[in-house]
Amino acid sequence: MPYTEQHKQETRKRIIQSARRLFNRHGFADVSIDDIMAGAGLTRGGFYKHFTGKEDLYEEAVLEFICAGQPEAWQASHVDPAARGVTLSRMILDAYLSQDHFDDRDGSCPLIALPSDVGRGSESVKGAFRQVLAMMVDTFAGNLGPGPGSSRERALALTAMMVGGMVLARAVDDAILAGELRRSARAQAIALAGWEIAE
Amino acid sequence: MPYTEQHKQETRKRIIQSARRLFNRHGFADVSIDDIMAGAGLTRGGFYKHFTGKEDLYEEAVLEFICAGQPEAWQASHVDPAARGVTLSRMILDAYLSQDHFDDRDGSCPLIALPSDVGRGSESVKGAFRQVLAMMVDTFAGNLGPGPGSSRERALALTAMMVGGMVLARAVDDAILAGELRRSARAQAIALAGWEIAE
DNA sequence: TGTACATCAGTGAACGCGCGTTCACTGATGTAC
DNA sequence: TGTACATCAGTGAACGCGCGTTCACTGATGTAC
Repeated sequence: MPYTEQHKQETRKRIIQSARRLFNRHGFADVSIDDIMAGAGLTRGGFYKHFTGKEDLYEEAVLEFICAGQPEAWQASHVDPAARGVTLSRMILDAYLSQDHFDDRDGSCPLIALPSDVGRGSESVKGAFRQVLAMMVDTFAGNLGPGPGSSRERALALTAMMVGGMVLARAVDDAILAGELRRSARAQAIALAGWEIAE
Repeated sequence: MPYTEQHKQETRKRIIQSARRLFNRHGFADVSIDDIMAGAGLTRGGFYKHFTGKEDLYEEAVLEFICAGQPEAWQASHVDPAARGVTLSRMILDAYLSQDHFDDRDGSCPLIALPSDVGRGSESVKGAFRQVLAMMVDTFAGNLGPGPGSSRERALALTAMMVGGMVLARAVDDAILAGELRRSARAQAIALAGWEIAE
């Protein structure tokens, strides 16, 4: 039994991480298997020792966001130090709509990097997307302040506003407007969450 | 001077409409010029009598949404008749987050059908995208009820929530959750707009 | 400990295919007489 | 009004290219003795 099982799993993970980075930046269709394998330091042929085809990767690449513990990484790196001390959910909200997250094309949340691609994808990618979405919604649903509507309704709308704000900011070629979108979504999201009045 | 100028413009428009329909459904990358020309009842060669290349179409396809007067069409077709009598902005909000708009893969707003694609696109596509976005934001900014924050901030956040709600609903393979997303975004959007309390 | 072996992760040439684009052409049309 | 002509929108075969996938191979590694 040459090469350990661990060795194979590590290679597999490297391929998925390379795929995630490239998909985030260029979408599913515009990334080739050569690109992905080169990004993992390998050559094209070996790909099929790990996956049955390109579509296999879509689901894995979306889920990699959770596996990578990216949400936790934000808390450490993306959040303005001055904001520490507020609740965890509030920190996630700030990090999600931050300039850093906006600039992080490679590592950003798949909800904002790939929604159109996933919308046209298979059941399995959509399932993975739903898992990431559910994680985010559940995080907020349990930590809302006072406000109208059920906590689930508010958490869903809050998530929609955060994702929508970032998606639109990314699709617009105007740094001023992109910043306005992020800041407006953040301020109104905080108000919606009932964490303070956005005045 | 064979064929009138009008004839040429009509053909050009048919090509753009075919492109918009196909891009909305499959994204920029996964649609071929053969597909687009066939959709317009033509063959591939003639394409270059109208456009210099495939990328030319991205911008035109996004702007076609405005040219087609789609927003007005919603008011007539997508809005629940029972909702008539409320303000125009409220009708647009309802139509935007309606089941009909969700189902209308071909004719839907480019903000929800193509944001990832545009995010990776050229300056010119992003400029077109910004025009559509601006139209929507301006429509709401002038018609808000009472609420915290400037009207521009609220209109931007409102648009982000509407777009985000639809984008997420489309990317999830769960009709129940998709409906929840649409309805939650709608209820909270109405509250944010200050049109009534979402209780 | 050292050596021969079997395994299989990884290689890279080759394949067929569909794409964007080009180009010589065709034939429907408006105009001149 | 009728006819010959010039124009150019539209045709479809052809091109080169890059893609996803296959496959015969190589060589690094863990195991058996």
